[in-house]
Amino acid sequence: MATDSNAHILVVDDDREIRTLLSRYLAKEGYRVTTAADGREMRKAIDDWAIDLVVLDLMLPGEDGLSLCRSLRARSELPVIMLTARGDEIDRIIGLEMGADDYLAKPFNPRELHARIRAVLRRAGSLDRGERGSDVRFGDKPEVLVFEGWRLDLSARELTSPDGLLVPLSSGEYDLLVAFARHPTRVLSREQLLDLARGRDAQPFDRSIDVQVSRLRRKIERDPRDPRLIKTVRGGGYVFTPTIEKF
Amino acid sequence: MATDSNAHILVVDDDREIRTLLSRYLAKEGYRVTTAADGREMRKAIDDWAIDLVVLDLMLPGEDGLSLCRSLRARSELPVIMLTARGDEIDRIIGLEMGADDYLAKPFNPRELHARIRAVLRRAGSLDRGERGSDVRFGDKPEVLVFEGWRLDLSARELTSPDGLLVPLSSGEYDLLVAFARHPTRVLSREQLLDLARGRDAQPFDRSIDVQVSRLRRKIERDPRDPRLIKTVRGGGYVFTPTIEKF
DNA sequence: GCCGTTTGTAACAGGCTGTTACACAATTAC
DNA sequence: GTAATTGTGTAACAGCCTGTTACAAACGGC
Repeated sequence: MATDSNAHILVVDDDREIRTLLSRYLAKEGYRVTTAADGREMRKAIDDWAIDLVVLDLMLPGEDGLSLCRSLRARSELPVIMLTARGDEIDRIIGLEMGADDYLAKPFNPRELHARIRAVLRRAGSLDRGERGSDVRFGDKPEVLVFEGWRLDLSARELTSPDGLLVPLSSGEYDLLVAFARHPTRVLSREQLLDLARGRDAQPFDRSIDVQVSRLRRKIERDPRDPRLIKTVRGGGYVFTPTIEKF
Repeated sequence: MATDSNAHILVVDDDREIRTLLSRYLAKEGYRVTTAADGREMRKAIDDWAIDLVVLDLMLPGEDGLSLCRSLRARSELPVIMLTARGDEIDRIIGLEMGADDYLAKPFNPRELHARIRAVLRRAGSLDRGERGSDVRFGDKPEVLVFEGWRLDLSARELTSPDGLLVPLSSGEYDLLVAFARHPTRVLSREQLLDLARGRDAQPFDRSIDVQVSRLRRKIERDPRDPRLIKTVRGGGYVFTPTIEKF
């Protein structure tokens, strides 16, 4: 489990000033932070990164925070802390009924937010790598991903080869493969892969993804020296080339 | 992923003074900059270059900024920052609802613009070579380009010859071929090719495109000494001569 | 606590890319 | 027409990037 201070927080607020303020403060506290200005960006960020917790403004242009929160909740366990401009008790109740894990009225002390983030993360607690970075939060994504004859069972954390043989994967190999299979035909940087599969930031000269890719290829590529499923993009990262047939 | 300061910004404003002002400032900050005075020029620039972000004036002669922004958004993920003469809250909301990523009221401090560009680029984040330089931003992006019997699979990053053989391409050769195949029957300058395929500016006496073209020809031309697919235009650049049948 | 497994780091080998240099082709000047 | 000039093709090299292996540390089951 990622430590609290290592968690990846998504701040969703239309006010740029608040975004940068929170971003700086939370980064200083050791969190990884991504920001979004509206629902569309929020979904993209959740799609692209392994978000652990969302700080969501109640008032947003377009889709408002409450309906975003509800749509998040309908499909995932992703913790949400709501922000609102007024301290109305009504808003608070609505916010919590919409499934938010906690609630904070503006203006607030950043330390207060930090305290609530810690509390919510501790409560959410049981997050594991298999659920982190999950696309399943949006839409009815399946429990099994099928590609090129392979079957990746997300419930059982099992990979079955086209021959029907169970291929044993280490936990890290599995997480990496899930990260790939959830973002097919897209160049993923080593940084993104680290975040999606490990939930951590890259260190200088970090080669761990390269090595893990190599180990994964050994198990899933017909010819690891001429990989077809996971291709290298020099200077860019890696691409998972198959398209996913979902079941 | 291109670093922020390496990104290619398109400034769309009918006021020539503002164009040159912004152009100079952003160039000084390390961005590649192209300008356009109206919607037509904007589309041409997006067509010709690998634009990473558009700074778009709300008020334009002919098609106005809002509808341009909407039409951009309908077909692509290209980030947009809107400029407007007045700081009306109404404009702001409309701008963001039209899909702009951020909004700035004139008169503004160039540093403020720079800050927002950085923020938007960071958020857009997942830019990669496969998506950059896409001609297909206007229209549906096909997954496979077919020409003269060749098959260029954009998902698998694979090239198949008319004989059905898989032709191994290096990452750089692939990127260059994609740049060509997305701009067929059109003379592309070395500078444009560098931008489309590598996402960088040319340095004085830069011959890297020539060398890469030579390497690519060796793999795809029947007779590399008498190239038919990629022809040289003396003093102009290169043309990819086949027409593309999209699937 | 012991032992097998998994993961990160270091080291090396090989491939890819940009640069340079030179040969040759196209164009221009005379 | 010839010579000078400019532009292009490609070989060779150096540096960087990536794949793989080996090893040590960390982890987990018993």
